[in-house]
Parts: sequence; C-alpha cells; structure tokens
Amino acid sequence: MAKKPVTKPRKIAVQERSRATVGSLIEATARILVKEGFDKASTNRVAEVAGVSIGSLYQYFPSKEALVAAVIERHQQQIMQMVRSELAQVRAQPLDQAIRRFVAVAVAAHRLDPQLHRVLAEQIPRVGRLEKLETFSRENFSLFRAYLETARDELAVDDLELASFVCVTTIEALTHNAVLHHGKVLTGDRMDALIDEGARLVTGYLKG
Amino acid sequence: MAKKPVTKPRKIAVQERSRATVGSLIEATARILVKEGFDKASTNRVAEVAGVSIGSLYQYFPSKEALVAAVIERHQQQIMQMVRSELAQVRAQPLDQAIRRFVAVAVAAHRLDPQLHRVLAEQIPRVGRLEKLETFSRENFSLFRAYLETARDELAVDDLELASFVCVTTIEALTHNAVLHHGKVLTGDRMDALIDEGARLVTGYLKG
Amino acid sequence: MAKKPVTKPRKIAVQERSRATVGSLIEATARILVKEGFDKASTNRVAEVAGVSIGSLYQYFPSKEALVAAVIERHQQQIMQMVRSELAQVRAQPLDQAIRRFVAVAVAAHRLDPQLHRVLAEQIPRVGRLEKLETFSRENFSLFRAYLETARDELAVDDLELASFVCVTTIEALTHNAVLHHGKVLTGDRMDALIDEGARLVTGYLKG
Amino acid sequence: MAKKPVTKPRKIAVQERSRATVGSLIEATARILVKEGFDKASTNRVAEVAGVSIGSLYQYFPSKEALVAAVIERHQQQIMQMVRSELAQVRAQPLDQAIRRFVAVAVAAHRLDPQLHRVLAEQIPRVGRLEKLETFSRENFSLFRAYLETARDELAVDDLELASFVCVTTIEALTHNAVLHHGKVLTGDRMDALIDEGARLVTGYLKG
DNA sequence: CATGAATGAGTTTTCATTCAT
DNA sequence: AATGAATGAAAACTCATTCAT
Repeated sequence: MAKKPVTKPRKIAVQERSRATVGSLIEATARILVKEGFDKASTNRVAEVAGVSIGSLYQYFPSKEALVAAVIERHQQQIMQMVRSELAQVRAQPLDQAIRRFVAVAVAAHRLDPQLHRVLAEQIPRVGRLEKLETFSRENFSLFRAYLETARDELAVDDLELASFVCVTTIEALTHNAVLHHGKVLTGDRMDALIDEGARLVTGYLKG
Repeated sequence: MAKKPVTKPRKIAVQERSRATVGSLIEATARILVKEGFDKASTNRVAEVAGVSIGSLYQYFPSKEALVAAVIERHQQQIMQMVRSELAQVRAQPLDQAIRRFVAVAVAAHRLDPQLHRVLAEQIPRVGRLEKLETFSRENFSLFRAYLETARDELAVDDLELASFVCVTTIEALTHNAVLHHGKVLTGDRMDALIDEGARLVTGYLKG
Repeated sequence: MAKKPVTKPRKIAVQERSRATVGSLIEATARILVKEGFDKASTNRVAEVAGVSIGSLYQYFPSKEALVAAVIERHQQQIMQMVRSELAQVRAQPLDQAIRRFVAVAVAAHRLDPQLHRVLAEQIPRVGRLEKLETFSRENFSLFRAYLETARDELAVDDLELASFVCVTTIEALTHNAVLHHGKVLTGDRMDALIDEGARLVTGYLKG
Repeated sequence: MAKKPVTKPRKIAVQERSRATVGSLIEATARILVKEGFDKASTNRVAEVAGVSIGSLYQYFPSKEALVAAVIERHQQQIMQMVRSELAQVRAQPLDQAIRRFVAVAVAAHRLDPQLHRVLAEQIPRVGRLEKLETFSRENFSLFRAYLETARDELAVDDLELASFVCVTTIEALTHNAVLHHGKVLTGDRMDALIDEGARLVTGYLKG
C-alpha cells in the first residue's frame, strides 16, 4: 500500500484575499473532478482553472491529496449539516415515519451534488483518507443507532448494532444506486415510490 | 502518452507459450493491484513481475487499460461461474430457501478474492469500462428477476423490476460491506448470522 | 528566479529594531545551515525561523547570497578577532613558541563554531564570493609572513613567500581535519599532542 | 541533515548501446560540473548535453546524486589506479626517496583533471556520500601507513597512526592548494621546488 | 516473436523574489 | 517599514508507449 500522503492544510488562510484563493482552489478541484475525472485533476490544471498560480496552490495545499481531501471535507460537511438538521425531531417520531424520513434524507443528501458524490465515491483512490470517510459514516451510523434505542419497544430485533449496520448499509446503497445510476429517470413520482419501497424494506425488517 | 484507451486484446494467444505469457501478465497485474495499489501498477512493473519484457506485454495488451480490463474480466468470469452453478437449482426452491441462497452466493462471491474485489471496486478509475461492470450486474439482476417470475405467487410486490433493483442492490451492498469492511471479524457464526439477517430483510420485503 | 547575486547589504540597519532584525536573520541562517544544511536554508524558512516576514528579510538582504555572505562575514570576523588578539605579542617570541602559538590559535579558531565552519567550508557553493575567503586567508598569510620576517635569523629557508604558503596551508589543513573529522575523539590530551606534532612539523621545516 | 539520497545505479547497462549511454551521461555531468558548476547540473541539462532523453537518464541513475556519485567514482578510480601503480615499488625505497615519490604522486593525481577535482572538492554537498570519500582517503592513508611500517628504523616517531594522519593531511593539502589555487603559475621548475619543499617538510618531521 | 533501450510529454513540487495592502 | 499573499520559472522524476536489434 502507498505511504501516507499528507492531507493537512499547509497554512491556514486568514486574510480575506487568501480565503478567496483557497475557496476557488477547492471549487476548481470539484469542478474538474466532476467534468474531467480524477486523472485530469492535476495540480497545474487546478491552479489554472482556479485562476491562481501554482505557487499559491502549494501555499495552502501540500499535495494533490490535500486538495481532494478538502473537497471531500466540504462535501461531507454539507451533507452532515443537512442530515443533522433534517433528523432533529426524528427521535420523537414513531418508527414508520422515522424510517421514511431517514430514507428521504439519504436521497436528499445524494441529490445535493450527485455528480460530485459519484466521483468521490467511485474514482478517488482510497488511500490515507479512509478515516475521514469512516468518521463520516460512523456519524450516520450513530444517529441511526441512537434512534433505534429510543424506539426499542417497536423493534423485533435484539442486536441493535447489527440491525443498524444492516439498515444504514441498505439505505445508503439503495439511494446511492438510485440517484447515481438511475437519477435521470427517477424523478418525482418514481422517486417517491422508491423512497416508499426503501422505507417498507427497512421497517419490515425492524418490525419483524 | 495515453490517449484513448483501447481495451480489446491485441491478438488471441493461440499457442501454448503465448497463453502462458498472457496468464502471467494478468496474474502479475492482479498481484500488484492487491499488494501495491493501482498507482504502482505501471506497465513496466507488471512486465517485470510477470518475468516478461515490456515489449512482449504490448504484444498482447495494447494498453494499460487493456491489462486492467483483463483482470476485471477474469475476476468477473470466476464470480459469474460460481453464481451460475450455485443458482442452478434455485428456481425449483421456495422463496425462503432461494433468497437465503442468493445471499449466501453473494457472500461466497465476495470471498473468492476479497482483496482484489476491493481494489477493483474502489481504486479503478471508471473510464470507458462501465459497460463491463454494467453487463456484470445486469446478469445478476436478470438471474434474480428470472427467479422472481417463477415465484410470483409467493410475492406481495407488483413491480418485479423495481423489486429486483431493491433486492439486488441490498444484497450486494450488505455482503460487500460485510466482507470488505468487517471481513476479519465476521467469521463463521457471525457470518451466518449476517446471512440470516440479509435473507430475512429481503424475504420480508418480498412477502410483504 | 535568481540571476546575478548581489551581496551588499541593502541598507545599513541604523535603528535599534532594525539591527535586531538583521541579527536574528543572520543567526537564523547560521542555525539552519548547521542543523539542516544549505539546501534547506530557503529564504522563506530563514524568515520564519527568524520570526520575521519574508518582506522584511528582503528589506535588509537583497538576495539569498547576501544572507549567506553575512553569515560568512560574521564568522570570519569572529575568527580574525581571535587570531589578531592571540597573535598580538607573537612577534616578540622565539620561533618554537611562536609556531606553537600559531597552531594553537588555528585550533582555537576552528573550535569557535566547528559545525558552522564545516558547513561554510564544505557546502557553500563558491560563487562570486571567493574574494571574501581569499581576503580572509590572505590576512592569515600576511600575519604569518610578517612574523617570519621578524624571525629571519632563526630560519633555514630563503623564500619566505613559499615558506609561508607551505606553513599556513599545513597548519590550516591539520587543524581543520583534526577538529572536523576527528573532533569528537580528539579531546584534551590528544588535542595537545596534535598541536605539538603540528608545531614540530612546521618548526622543523623552518629551522631546516 | 538531509535524508539519505539513493546513489546506487538503478540498472546495470549490459548491452553495447546502453553502456555508451551511461558513459555519455557521466561524461556530460563531469563537463557541466567543470564548466558551469554544481547548481547548473540539472538532470535535464545533463541529459540534453549527453544527447540522451531525460527518460534514459533515469533508467540508469535514480537521482541527480547518483549521477554525481558516478562522476566521483570514476575520478577516484582513475586517481587510485595511478596512485597504486606509482607506489608499487615504493616500499623498497629509503625514506627520502619514498616521501618525495608520495608527494610527486599526489601532485600527479591532482593534475589528472584539476578542474574536476576542484569542483568535486569544493562544490559538492557532502551528503550521504561521505563513505565513498572516506574509503578513498582511507586507502591513501593505508598505503602510506603501510610504508611507514616498513621504514620504521628510519623514523623518529612512535605513533604511526598519528604520523600518518599528519603526513597524509599535509601532503594532500599542499598539493591541493598548489595545484588548484596556484596551478597556473606553478609550472615546471616551481612545481619541482614545491615538491621538494613538501618532501623536506614531511621527511624532516618523520626523521625528527 | 522477444527483448529492452529509448523516448518525452506531463506531473508534482520548490523557492527566490515581487508587490499590493 | 512591515507584512504575507502571490508569482512562475525551473527542477526532479514517472511511465505509457515505440522501435531498433
């Protein structure tokens, strides 16, 4: 396996001007990833698209990895922000509604920026950045599991850990595939149908 | 420099020696992918590990893409061979047993060469090779769907297309995550438990 | 990019604060040279270690060359100061004692800052700065030669120019090698022994 | 201090053609070092001057360091070859003649390629290549010491180790300075005079 | 057919220096 | 004066691919 790439920002941008530079670099990286793929996202190209010199790029990002890491970070931040706010009142709800909400949130999350999501999911070499992804899905996992605790009475399953793994994996996969591989044909009604199916699948499983 | 990837094998190795050469090249590629990752799998390195000159490599594979494609092809061939043979009598079975078998087969498929599977799934840039993967899962999809047709009486779902999508996606995701991310702790009993859970999840969904 | 190295300090630091800044820049350069080598002594790094902005660095030193030149200058100033004071009364002394003193002074000079001395001697590209080094050893040469003039009666050599060259070169090489390559094992007694040997070598040569 | 650069040749040239390539690369490096200095000896420039592609350069030399190391190696090989053959019969000779020969050989060695010698001595960062230089001067040291053993009767010194250090250092420094810093004015007669002086210096020291 | 020497465009990265604030 | 953001030429090095032998 490859050594450990350095992904920590080299220097934190404090001034107005530099924050703009950092922003445009991340934005440019995301755009290139989506439009041309990981391989084309060379540091020179990123700098060019960002309208910034290659030197400036390296002032803030010690490597190409760091750049991609920042894109991932930003994307996940956005997702988790949505997830957290959407799930705020979920613990008060009965199982059926709660699960449907979980599924709907998952779909919404994938719709934030489906193309970017796809590139990040499929094309990025998983090297030295696993922790970040793990952290991310662990939060999802925790949120779900925490809900299950509160709804224990309605459940027909004992092992909440196992059940959470099954449910989170299932919801993630269904929405991921649906949005990314069938997103163009799955609009409106059919999407609702899919959410229903997913919710029914998971609810059925939990209720036994 | 790489331009448009050509993935058709340049010539079919008819003679004895040629076939051995091709085999060792594919094998070497697979080994390097697993042990050192996609980035380290340069054509020169592959040739070296295969004990073959770089010139000979290009005699049989017109590009690096072709080499990787051959590895994917071989891996999928192995998987589908297993899947087909395992599912031979499934159409005669009742739903419960059949689904359990589907899940078990999925697990077995992932266990054929989990590390290679993981690399192929995670690290290989999806460029111009999507058809192959699509073909692959389409066959799985078809097999499953075909079974559902035969078991229509037992089902509580109408839309077999949608149901197949849901089930195949779910089974694939569960087994994939289980084997690749938790493979080391999921041995014996716990693996059986997971197969049971998966089967129950899907069966419940189909039976309503 | 660097073009023609300018080595004159850009402005003389008259004010209090300026002088401190200049001092810390030279100090930082010396520290980096010793601890990390010439290659790591980038201007940005020097400024950082000195706790000064890169802009300020260029306020006082027009180029990297000028910075290194200042370090050399300071080091040589220190050495020559010691040499001059140590050799003040040497002209009054008989040959044996005088030569021993010359050798001892050479050792002392190398011991002032052996590590810096070594870096300056070995790693600094000799570009456009030869004059300075020449000036330096020329002063040593002159001091030695001046002494020989005063001690002509005791000498068995005619050509004082040649003799000075031989002696200064020898003393310098012996002490340099002794301190830099064997400095750790050459402590106390053994160092005295070496001084004796050197003195005997040179004295014997001069006396014939 | 810098990490350890890799200086081992990457691949040994076996065929006729490749040996020529390697040769021209080393030659080009040496030429550039002499004519333009270490800083200008970039790998691209070396390849260009050698009339070879940058790719070929890296087939045989893993780094710039390796290239310089090869130049050093070649130069030292030439020197040691001369030294060894010149000193073949020295052990049979009396002290006076032997020492004169040692000095003469040192001068001759420095005259093999004085400009290259100078660059290698002065400009090359001493990193990770010390062993090679050590090995080299250790051989000189050993040869000298071995001679002293055979001539013990004539010596007024006890510590042959120390004496060898003093003599080898002295001879090296004298000839080095003479040839490199005064080589242009030191021709013919004056050079002979210097050899005489050096020999007298050392002989006097050894005889007491 | 096999070999492996050669190619060179392209990539990552550094660092001395400038200049707007 | 001081700051530090920005610059970009240039350096080291890789690797898919070609081609002479």
